[in-house]
Amino acid sequence: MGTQKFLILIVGPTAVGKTSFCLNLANRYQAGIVSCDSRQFYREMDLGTAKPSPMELASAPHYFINSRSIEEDYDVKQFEKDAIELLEKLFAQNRVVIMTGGSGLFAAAVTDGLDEMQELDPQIRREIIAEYELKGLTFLQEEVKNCDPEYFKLVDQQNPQRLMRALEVYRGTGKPFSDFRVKQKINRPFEVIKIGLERPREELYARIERRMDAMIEAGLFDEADALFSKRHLNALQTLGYTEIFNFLEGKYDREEVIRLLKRNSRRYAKRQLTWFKRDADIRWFNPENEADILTYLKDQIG
RNA sequence: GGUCGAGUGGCCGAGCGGCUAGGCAGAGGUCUGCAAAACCUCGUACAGCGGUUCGAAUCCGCUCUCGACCU
Repeated sequence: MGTQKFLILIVGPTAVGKTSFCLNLANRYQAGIVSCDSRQFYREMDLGTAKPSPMELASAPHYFINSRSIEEDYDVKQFEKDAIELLEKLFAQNRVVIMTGGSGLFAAAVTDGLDEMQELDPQIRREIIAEYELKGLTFLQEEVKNCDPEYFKLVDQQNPQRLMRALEVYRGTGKPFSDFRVKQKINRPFEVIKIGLERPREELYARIERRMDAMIEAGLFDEADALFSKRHLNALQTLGYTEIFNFLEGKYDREEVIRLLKRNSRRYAKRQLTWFKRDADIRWFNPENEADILTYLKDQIG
């Protein structure tokens, strides 16, 4: 059985059943579960992020869940660093580690790596945001067109976030964003086995609906209410919370929030699928067919 | 049986002779430091048949369906 290390990455849309599947898997391989879910890191958010329950958390070693506060700034690059460090430790003890979560970019940062980029002064972004709010999208478009025409040609020119990032990099480094976008896949000291979990769309949507009802039942509104005063924080720009904040501000009634919570979760699931579907390395399974997945893994890992 | 009203894309809904409303739901997509975010694209439907007209979802006739009222 050699010294080969394996990271089993389990991805898929929200509510497809990643948590319970990973728990079984962790048990079988005596492996830890690393989260690559951009919202489950935060300890102040619970219900709305569909974290594993305390009981589930106790039944296998979990990493990164509840590791951060919503008050902290946290981004993919930091996550990549943290994850690689952690994986090194975990692989020293175990040849198999599981990673799961719904955030495609975060998973990719670990498996493929992000392009090298120096630290930027956070003040730069703050300034750019302020300028954008004052002068609008046209301003961003003009700036990026000037400092990085190459990137300007391929970005979503209507997308302020992308434009701001390009500008931020330019102002912080003096070089166009394009120069850094080498998209070179980094070789990791472990093998990655990518498994996608998927179900028929209707079934997935029914699960999303049921789970949202359960979250509400469990007190999602109270949780969001308690965080209301912090709703400006980035971590709270999150599906499930923003809708309730708007409700608390009186933008619509209770029936409408619930409708939006469900609808937006469905749309989120769809976006996740779009993201993951383009990764040809992912093998897709219905989580109901656990036996098939285990056979496949056995084949890969031995 | 009679009288009147209505029938528009999955749903709601405007149009009432020529200029493909709109909303909701849905689908597809983009993606390298805010990512559960941000952004982009997509529906020629007017109950059926016939007629009038250069031209009909819009006017006329018949048929069908639904609703209301009358006997």
